[in-house]
Amino acid sequence: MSLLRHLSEITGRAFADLGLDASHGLVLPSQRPELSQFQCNGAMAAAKQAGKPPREIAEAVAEKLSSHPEIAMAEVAGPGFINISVTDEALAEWGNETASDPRLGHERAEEPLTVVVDYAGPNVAKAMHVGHLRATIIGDALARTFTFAGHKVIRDPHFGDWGFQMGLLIAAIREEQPDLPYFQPGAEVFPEESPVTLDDLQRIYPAAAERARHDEEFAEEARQATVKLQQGHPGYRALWRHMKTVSEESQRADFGALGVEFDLWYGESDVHDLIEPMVERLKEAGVVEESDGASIIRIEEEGDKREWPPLILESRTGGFLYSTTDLATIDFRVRELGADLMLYVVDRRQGDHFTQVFRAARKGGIAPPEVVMEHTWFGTMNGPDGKPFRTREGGVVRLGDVIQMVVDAARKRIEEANLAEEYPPEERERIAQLVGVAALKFGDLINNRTSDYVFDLERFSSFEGKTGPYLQYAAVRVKSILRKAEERSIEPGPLVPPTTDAERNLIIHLLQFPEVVERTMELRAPNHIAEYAFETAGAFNRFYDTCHILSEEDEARRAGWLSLARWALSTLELSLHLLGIEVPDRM
RNA sequence: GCCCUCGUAGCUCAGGGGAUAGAGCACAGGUUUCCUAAACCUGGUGUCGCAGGUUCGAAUCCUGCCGAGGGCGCCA
Repeated sequence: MSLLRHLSEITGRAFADLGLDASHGLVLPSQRPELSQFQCNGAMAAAKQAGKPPREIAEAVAEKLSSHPEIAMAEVAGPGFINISVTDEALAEWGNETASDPRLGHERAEEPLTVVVDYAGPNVAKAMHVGHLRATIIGDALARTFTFAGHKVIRDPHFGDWGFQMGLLIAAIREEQPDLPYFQPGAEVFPEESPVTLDDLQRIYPAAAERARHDEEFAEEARQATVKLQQGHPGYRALWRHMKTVSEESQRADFGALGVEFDLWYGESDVHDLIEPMVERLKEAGVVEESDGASIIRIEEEGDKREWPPLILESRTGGFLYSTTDLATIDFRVRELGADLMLYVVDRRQGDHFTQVFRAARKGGIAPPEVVMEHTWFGTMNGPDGKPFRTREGGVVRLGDVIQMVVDAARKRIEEANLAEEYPPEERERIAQLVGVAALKFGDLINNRTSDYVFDLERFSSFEGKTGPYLQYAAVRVKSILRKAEERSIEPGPLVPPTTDAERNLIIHLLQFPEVVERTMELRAPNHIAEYAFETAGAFNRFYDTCHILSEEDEARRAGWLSLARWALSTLELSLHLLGIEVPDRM
């Protein structure tokens, strides 16, 4: 139970005593900290139901609250706001309970859901680029948060390894190197070495995609190659496996550098065997139609404000496109994984695609009504010019290069500040890595998911302002105090009732952690945790400035402050952990 | 053309139907016998794109308009 929930229950009971809905008792942090710590706005909303003036209701509620031992003050202000503050003793008690709780007051989900988070979306033939960055960072943060909350989370990068793009690559490689064994009729044994590198693929794929747009003959060859691959052509399969492998190696390296992990490493190809039976079921369900030689599912619904193109289940040439693969993936996730919730962390431009797939999945009975499918979309990462982030030459920026940039920037900052000079070189480098990645992730996650935002290396890697490095530094300072306390054999003890606003504000802030986690999950919005982490650091820094822990002479107070610092660190580190940001021991 | 998203301080961005719309940066000044000063404190700026509507109350919900970005049958 969090303090806010506790206060909401008390206030709700007061409303109920007046014959009003208890939900009006919702208590929130105050918007006017100079007036009170918390507030309840329910009286205004309840006024209509009660047929009484809001102030009258508020007065009655405040009166009941005032007699509660934990409430220091309950007053009515303005049209019917109820301003509430709790006693210093209650703050200390709640603090002690929460600080000693490994979950920091957050209650594990009562009914854990199986949540599939589909994010990152790497593709064969493409090193990951900045376009994958947001999906990876946001998806990872959401996966971490749902996991913390007690849900069963399955992280799936959903490797793009199966559609027409593979046919394009095969057709292009065949044309470039027709003598390769993969293209010889009847061949069944193939080399272990890949005939292509990732760089080859990155060169070949865009050219092939472009060519297919106006060269109908080539496009047809690629479509045929797609079908043959999907039907099991041994040479194509062997070549395809090589292309997958060289792509994955590069992508795993990028994920590793970002500290991002997955539970599954499935690709589109892994559901291929499910497609045929699924298509059969869909046909039996009567939702499939023929149109221009293709099999389609119409997905228009009553009340649509626009026309929707149908989902193409099977193309004219008999190949399966990514919509079909996505449908089969839903089928797999529902039946094999038991998914209750599927979050597709994919950029906004694919909105129409997901609408089609989700509607088709419902219509065809692949997704039962109780299963939630959601396109958790996000905006673009732009360069300083406000346009999508590009290299100076206008090309796509590789993700590995972005990581390199931020780590270099972090290293430079650390050197400039003559920081960590006496640390071993390996530790300095590790710190640079952690700081760089923190700069990158926090710079992204502090923004609302749906906004476009500007990637600004200077700003993100600064130690001042709302940045990852600032937060790491704040956490490191706490760690330093805790180390010193240990050296001096100063033991933490129970929190004492606060006597300064710096202490009160810090405690009140730390007690709000559970609500922030819940809000982040509800809204699928890690920026709430990011903002909270920043505020945590600020609240701690003010406390640090006001209350000198180690030099405090009152032993009980010193012990209590030490616990408060430890609690603040736990909260800050856990918040950052949920964002995928790690804090070094020192820096 | 149709549909979606966005428009908030000089810049980058928050903002859960509630009070006086916030933060960071930038700019100016201040704080150190003290646990990492990469910190903290103090200063001020807004037609919340425009116009209506719903509501006791709107940056937030609805409608229209203006502006920006994105998407619109066999690519992913």
